[in-house]
This record gives sequence, structure tokens and C-alpha cells, in this order.
Amino acid sequence: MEFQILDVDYVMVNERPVLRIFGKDMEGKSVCGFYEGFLPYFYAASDDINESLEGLPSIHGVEKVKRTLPMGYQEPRDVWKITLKNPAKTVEVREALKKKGISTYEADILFKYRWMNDSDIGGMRWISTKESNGINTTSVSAQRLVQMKEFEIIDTEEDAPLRYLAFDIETVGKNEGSMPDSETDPVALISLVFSDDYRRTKSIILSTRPGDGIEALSSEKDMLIRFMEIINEYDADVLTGFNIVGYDLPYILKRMEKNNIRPVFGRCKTKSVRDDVFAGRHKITITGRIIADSFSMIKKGWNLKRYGLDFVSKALIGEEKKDVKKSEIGKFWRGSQEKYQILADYCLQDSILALKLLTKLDLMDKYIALSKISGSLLNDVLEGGESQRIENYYLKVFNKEGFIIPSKNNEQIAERTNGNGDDESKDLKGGFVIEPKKGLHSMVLVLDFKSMYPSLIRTYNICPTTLLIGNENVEHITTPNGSMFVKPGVRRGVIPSILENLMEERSKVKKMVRNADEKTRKMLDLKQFAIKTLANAFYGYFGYTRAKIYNVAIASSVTAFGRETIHSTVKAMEEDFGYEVVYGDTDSVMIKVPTESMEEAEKIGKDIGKKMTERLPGIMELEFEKLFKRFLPLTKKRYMGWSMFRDKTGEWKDDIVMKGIETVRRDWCELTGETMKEIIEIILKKNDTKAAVSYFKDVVKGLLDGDVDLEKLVITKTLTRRPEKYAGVQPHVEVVKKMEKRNDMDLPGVGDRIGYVIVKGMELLSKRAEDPNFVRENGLSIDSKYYIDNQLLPPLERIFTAIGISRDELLGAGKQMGLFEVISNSKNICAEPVTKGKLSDVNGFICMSCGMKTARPPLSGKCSCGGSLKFSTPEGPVSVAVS
DNA sequence: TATTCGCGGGG
DNA sequence: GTGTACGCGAATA
Repeated sequence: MEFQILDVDYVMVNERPVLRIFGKDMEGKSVCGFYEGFLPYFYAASDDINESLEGLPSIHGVEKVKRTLPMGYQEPRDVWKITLKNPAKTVEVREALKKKGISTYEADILFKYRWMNDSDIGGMRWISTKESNGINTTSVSAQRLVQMKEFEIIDTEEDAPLRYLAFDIETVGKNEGSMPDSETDPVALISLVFSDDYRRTKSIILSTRPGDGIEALSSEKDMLIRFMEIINEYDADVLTGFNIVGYDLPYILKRMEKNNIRPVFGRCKTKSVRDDVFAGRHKITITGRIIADSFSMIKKGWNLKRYGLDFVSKALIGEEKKDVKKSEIGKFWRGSQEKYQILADYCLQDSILALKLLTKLDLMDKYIALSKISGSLLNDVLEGGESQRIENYYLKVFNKEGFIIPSKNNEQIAERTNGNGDDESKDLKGGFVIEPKKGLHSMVLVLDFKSMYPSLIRTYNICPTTLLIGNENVEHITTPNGSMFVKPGVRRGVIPSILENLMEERSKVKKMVRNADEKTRKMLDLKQFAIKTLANAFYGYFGYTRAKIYNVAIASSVTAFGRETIHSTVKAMEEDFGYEVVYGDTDSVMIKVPTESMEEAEKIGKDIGKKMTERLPGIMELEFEKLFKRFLPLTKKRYMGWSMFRDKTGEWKDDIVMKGIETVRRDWCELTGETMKEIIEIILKKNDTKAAVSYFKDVVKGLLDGDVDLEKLVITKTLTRRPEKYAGVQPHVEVVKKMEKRNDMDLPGVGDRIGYVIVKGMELLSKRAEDPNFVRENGLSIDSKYYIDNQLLPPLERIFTAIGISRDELLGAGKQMGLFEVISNSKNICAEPVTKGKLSDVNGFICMSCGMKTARPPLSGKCSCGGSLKFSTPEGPVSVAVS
């Protein structure tokens, strides 16, 4: 039989560990495989061990073996391999040895991962094993049980069909206006939605209050028991919902505890579902099932203004959500039958939306691909934690090559994190950022280094196992920051060889993408993305303070080589190739090319990439990435560009690219983002400074005249506590206070989002916040000055400054000079007879070398790039004479 | 210019 | 479970 691995754990049977592999077969049946005979082990470095182990529990055997320690280039040495009977005793043995000053290795590898790594098994991979009869257990709920004596890994990219269950709860607080407390307030409603029909139904609503389409239970306790029963009977593979890890599951588990119910709804009938709270975060463990929270996946994958279910559904899958005000759930729960039905419907809707988000956006695919590539179980990949993924991955490779890795040292980590001791992490310098050349540039090529950091690691053989610690007399290279690594001839680093394999695998996959059908292409694309993600994470790992192998020498060697590489590239671009570098960051350079043709620019880009690559060391490769038809840097790390690139069919496509410039921020009103987007578009695509300024002025005029749609001026914030409980003065809180004083209908409560606008007046800003409805009904005027100064100007001034427009010009402060006056007032410039157009057609100045347009010429009479200026008219540039 | 504070999602 | 470890903008020193 064959099945795909969803989860792994172990149980002790007759004082011996039995591994349990939970999975699914191709027909969609749940499977549990049992594997016996594998024992936990770890290593210790010490002259003698037997004496130290005396009196310690669970020791099965001790063996002297040869292994290589990974920190610094060194020869294999004798270490003790200590095998235990019970994985759970490892901590006790490890700590006892540590107390005696004995270092341990790999004494913190989870038993399931120890087995998986030794057996070459990873999450979401397939296993093939012989069918077996007579499994003697009632402790596992799965459709097929199998005793795995021998097994093998099947190499396939296929996925078994998974069964999803989405759920959502409604809870009601005893005291109005505060969040329900799981200590005291019961669960009111639970909705469950199934991807596959469950007893010929798509969904179920549970409650203690009867209603249409509601399965009524006599108590909260019965309802919670029924909830478990449904999950177990339906046998869900994936549990989903919106913020279930942060809210619903912890709440349900607490209520089960209060009702004396053991929470057993995993695929193990004896292990309870656990909720461990760490650093204010919940970690839920449900044996054999996957927890996939739509909320956290969307938060990680999308940059949105807000992440509430209503907003997210609307933005990502176009589903409008009928909303019940959070603060009024109590009213609906206790209200008329009609009101109650609305609440039940609302509860159901939330489950439906959470499931739809998962399926319509294919949220699982990325994580499944990452699980397959990294070897970590799907649940662990979903939870995040890149370093865990990396450690798990390299452990396997290190072990195969005879290396063992140290156990995590919490004391050292604590020292690193709170910066005591010699905090080396401060010495870790990042990539080099080139000071951007001011102004709007045309025809800018972006060249970047293909996987720069992984390539540097490979090129210079950078690895903990090749780092020279003493002054050893072996062939080595010295990095720009003074570290030394042995040459590959002496020893090939493990990390470089891992990266070589990953990068080769990736280019193989990328080649396959080209002639694959739609479905395979999608899968392969996810695979190559997962490989890239994994490969790119290695560099950061060594500079991460909590890493088991934390080494600043390694991390800074990589960035030092990176800076050296970019420096030499810039120099080559300017001195040898003769192009102007306008910007660059870490692994990219942007250069200006003297052509208007995209084809020609592309040709130049590819050519430079090739020529530069030839003179770069090792496998370093500079490649043409894309063309910015227009490029406007604001500052380091902040720029925008109108990008041109070819799609898969070779057609030119365009796109506006923004780095470090936000148009969505939760404290900005809609008008801000909208105006920014429009102005950026005008500047980049039309290259028309005047039009951008006039667009801005129109928006300002609209504000002054009160012509802007009120909706676009609304700023929203959540009321997190009762208004009187706020210490400072905050606009949204002041609005609620006013509404309470006025006795408005639909008073907002704690947890509701408050939308407000700022109106004219003499008081403090926060006091001038008002409810938009009130503003509309009473014809109040909005404070246009506030919107101009606080909403529009801060982001837009930066953009206008970059194209040479000052704040005064934008706001039309003082007397606006006409172009004619500018010209006649300027000492350096006089106009030649205009032949092509009338002077009144002149709409600014244009630089003949960089193409930048300005409303007024700088006093020097030259563009900031040094190029000469001409009048810009609809007919084209007209000469300006400089006297 | 650096450091602490508060909040998001959920009812 | 042989564990784990938010992130960012605003307010404040």
C-alpha cells in the first residue's frame, strides 16, 4: 500500500517507542502506519562516559564512534553515541551530562524527526509498504492500519485528496461591551462546513438555542462533545477557519476543560489536543490532522490594509460579508428568533468564507511544496519558523557526511539576544546600497546577481566545516573581513554542496516548466519557488541569534564578499563599459542606456550581463533582469519604476514597481493611496511633471471646495476598550464619546471599527474627529488643511521633491511665477526664438541627457545630471540658450 | 536618534 | 514534547 505522510508521532508500547505515521492514500482513505524497533540516540564528547552515565535512566547502550564536529575545519574524532530506551528521558540524561561539563550533540532532535531524517522520510512524501493484518490497537482512528516492517520512499509529486473542515464559533460576553472570557462565558454557536459531504450534508450549525437549520443541544457540554464527534466521524485531514489558532481553538479547549471534557479529536484516541501558550502565542497540537488557519496564511502572503475576514474576503475573492457588529452579538443571541437566525447565519458564513479562501486562493499549495522540499511536516511548515526548516534539512546532510551538530545552547542564545557579553551580531554588516542619482531617469537597465548569497557561499566554499579557527597550515582563502575558509580541494563545505544540489535541482525544474501542461506547470513552479526559498534562507540562518550554528564570521563573510562584488561591478560598469550607474542595492545595479528602443536596451543588458559574468569569480553570474522605462529614486531603499519585461510568451508587459513606498497604510484614508497611485502613474508613464502637479492641485482644490466624497476621507481604528478606559486622547475614542453624549442610534461597542473624519474647528485635532454620518446629516465642513498636511503631503512631498518640485510650488504659496517670468528673471537663461511652437505652449523644461522634466530650470541652467535643458512643448523640445 | 509601548485577528 | 520564541508604527525618552 502507498500513502502520503501528513503527520508523525510516537507512543510508548511495552516500554518501547512505536512511531506512528499518519497519512492518506490516493483514494482518500486515512492511513496509520506503525514502525517499531527504532531507538532514540544522541552524542556526547568526553574522554570517558560510563562513569558519567551511572545512575541515569533509560540508557540502552553506549558506543564509541568517529564523527566530525562542524564548527571549524577539523578532523573526525571519537565521540560517544548514547542510545536510550525512551525518547522522553533524553532531556534528563542530556542535562545531567551538561552539569558534568560534557557537551552533547543532537540531544534536542525531536524523536519523530530523528527517525524521519535517518530514514530519508519527509513531510508530504509518499511511502510504500506491505499490507499487514491483525493490528492490535484501538488507540488510532484511521481507515487503514498497517504494520511497517520494511518500507520505501516513492518519488512522486502527486497529492492525495484531502478532506477539509472549516469551523467558527460565536461567543457572548456576560457584561456588555467587552470580549467574552473563556473562563466564564460559554460557546453560543459552532458552525462546521465540509469540503466533502458529511452524512449528505455540507454544513452543520450547533447551538444550545433551537432554530431553523440548527442542531440544538441541551447544554454547552453536549455541544462540545458533539463538535468532537463530528470531527472524528468526518475524519478531517485539515482543520481550518479564520484565526482558529489565535481564538476559536484556545476558546473551545478552555471550555472543554471547564466542562470536564477531555479534548480528543485528533487521530489518536488517547492523546488530548493540546494548547501551549508561548510568548503570547498559541500552539495547538492535534495528532494526525493539519491545522491550516486561513488568517495566518493570508497575513503572511498578502500585504493588505486590514486583515479582518470581511475586508480579506472582499479584497481577495470578491465576497461581500453580511456583517453583524461585534459588540451586538449579545443582543442577537438573546434577541428575537429572527435576530437569532441572523446570528446563526453569520456564524455559518464565517466558516464558509474561511474555507473558500483556502480553496479559491490555493493557500495550501505553497506550504505543501515547502514541506516536500524541506522535509519538515506540513504542520511545522504552516506554523512558520524558517530556521527550524533549515536545521532539519541540513541535519540530514551533515549526518550523511559524518558530521554531528551541537545541541542548542540556551545560555548562549540568551546572551546573544539581550546583547550582553560580546555581542557580535552588531558587527554583522549587510549589503551595500549605492547612493541613488537624483531625478527621473529614462531607460534604466536592472542587472542583478543570480542568487547572490547562495552563489557566494558556493564560490568561496563558505561553511562552518571549512572555517579555519586556528592558524592551520592548509590551503585557504581569506575573506574581505579577515576570516579564512579552506579551499574545496582540502574539504568541500557541506553547505556549499547543499546549495549546489538545490540550485541544480531548481534549474532542472525551471527547464521542465517550459514544456509542461497547465497543471504540472503550476506544481513545478511552486516547487522551484520552494527550492529558491530554502536556498536563500541559509545565509540568514548563520546570522540568526537563535540558530544552533550561529556564526557571525560566516554571515559577515558572505555580505563582505557581496559588497566587494557589487563595488567591482559598479566600477566595471562605469569605467570599462561606460555606463552611468544610477542606483544599486546588495545584489543589483541599475544603469542608464542611451537608447529609446526596448529591444536594443534588452540586447545591451544581456550583453553586459554576459561580459561581466565572464570576469566574475566562481559561479557568480550577473544577468539582465528587466528594463525601467522610467525610474525615480527617492532615497536609498525607496524608489519607483515603470518596468518593462517579457512574459512567458515573449510579449512585452509593463508594470509599476514600488520599493519602500507604501500606498496602503492602515492610518491613511482612501484618498491618500488613490492620489499617490495616480500621481505616480502620471510621473512614470506620461513623464509629465506639470500634469502631476496639476492633478495634485485638483485634489487639493476638491478638498478646499468640499467636493471630495466623504467616504474617501474616512480613517478607521478599532475601539479596544471602553472609551473612559483610554489614557490619552485618541480621535476614534473621542468620536464614540460624542456619539454616546448625543445618544446616537447604533452606538459602537468594544471591538467595533470606528470610522471618522476630521472636521474644522479650534479644538485639539483628536477632539475634531467626527462620525461621517453625523457630518453628512449636519453639513459640517471637513478640515481640508488636516487632510492636505497630514494625509496628502507627507507621502507626496517626498515624491515631488524627487522630481524637483518644492512644497511651495505644490501649494502655490506666494505668487506663482509664469514660465515667461521665470525665463526673464533668470540670469543664466534666455530663450531662443521659438520656432516649432508658441511660448505659451511651453510646459516646462526637459533635460536632453536624462530626459527629466522640471517646471522651472535650476539656477545653474543645467539639469542636476549635468545635461543641457530645452523647452518642453507639445511639439517636442525647443532650444534654450545659456548665456 | 534610539528605545519602549500598544495592537492586530477573534466575540 | 529530545520543543517553541511576532512585527511594525507611534509615542516617548
